[in-house]
Amino acid sequence: MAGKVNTKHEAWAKIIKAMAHPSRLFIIEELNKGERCVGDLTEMIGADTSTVSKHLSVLKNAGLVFDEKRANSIYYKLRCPCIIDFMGCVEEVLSANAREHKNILKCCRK
Amino acid sequence: MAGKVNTKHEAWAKIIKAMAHPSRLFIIEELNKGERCVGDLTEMIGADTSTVSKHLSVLKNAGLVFDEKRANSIYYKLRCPCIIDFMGCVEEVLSANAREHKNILKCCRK
DNA sequence: TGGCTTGTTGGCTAATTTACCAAATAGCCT
DNA sequence: AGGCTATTTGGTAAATTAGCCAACAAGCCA
Repeated sequence: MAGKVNTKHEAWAKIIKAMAHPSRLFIIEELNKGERCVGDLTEMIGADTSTVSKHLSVLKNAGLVFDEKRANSIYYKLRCPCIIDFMGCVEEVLSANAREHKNILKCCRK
Repeated sequence: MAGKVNTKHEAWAKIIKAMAHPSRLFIIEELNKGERCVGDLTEMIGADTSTVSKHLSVLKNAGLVFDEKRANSIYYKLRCPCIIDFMGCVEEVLSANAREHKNILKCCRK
């Protein structure tokens, strides 16, 4: 029986794909500290404004952030701060990788 | 000051990018229930064996799964089951999206 | 040894993603 | 109105990804 990969997995993938870029993860981490406008983020990231704007629209389309116009800037905010918690698990994977890598090296040296 | 998007964010992105595909999320979900071999997963996903094998190697390269040869099959297992917990947060984003979408519709109907 | 079964790899094409520049838009301020 | 600041959009080229087929590798068994 096929078709077990369904709408749910596609919906999940859309959200996760939206997170899957270094600059966007930086944005998420930064927004977790508080709202930021495009200019702030652009300066921190050091890319073209249009690039950052597009990253933000990817995040917004996924529903990960929302924006609020105020004065003459647009402020972006994190919608579900729980996504930051996940990075703890990602770090766990990374350190497991690092440990394993170290073991492989140790093994080869002998 | 630029360069705030650093190695950490790139490392995170690698892991998350490896998850960012419907079939791979299905695999993760399935492996969370227990180990599975390529054949099992291939049948469930309904794609070419080579395709599934490549998805598995993406997951393995990211350190999300590991494999164990036994009899004449290769069994894959989840390395850090915590990644499944994250889906709870993803669902939260999805339902926030759904709610918002409903509100927009309601608003337009008036 | 020869032939299954189980997976992985290489090659190729189509689709998607990213980043930059340039141009357009929106909201203030004078 | 006209100029400024802040941000988004369109276009485009380069890079990456996905999926299929065909070919190859490894282990088992008759």
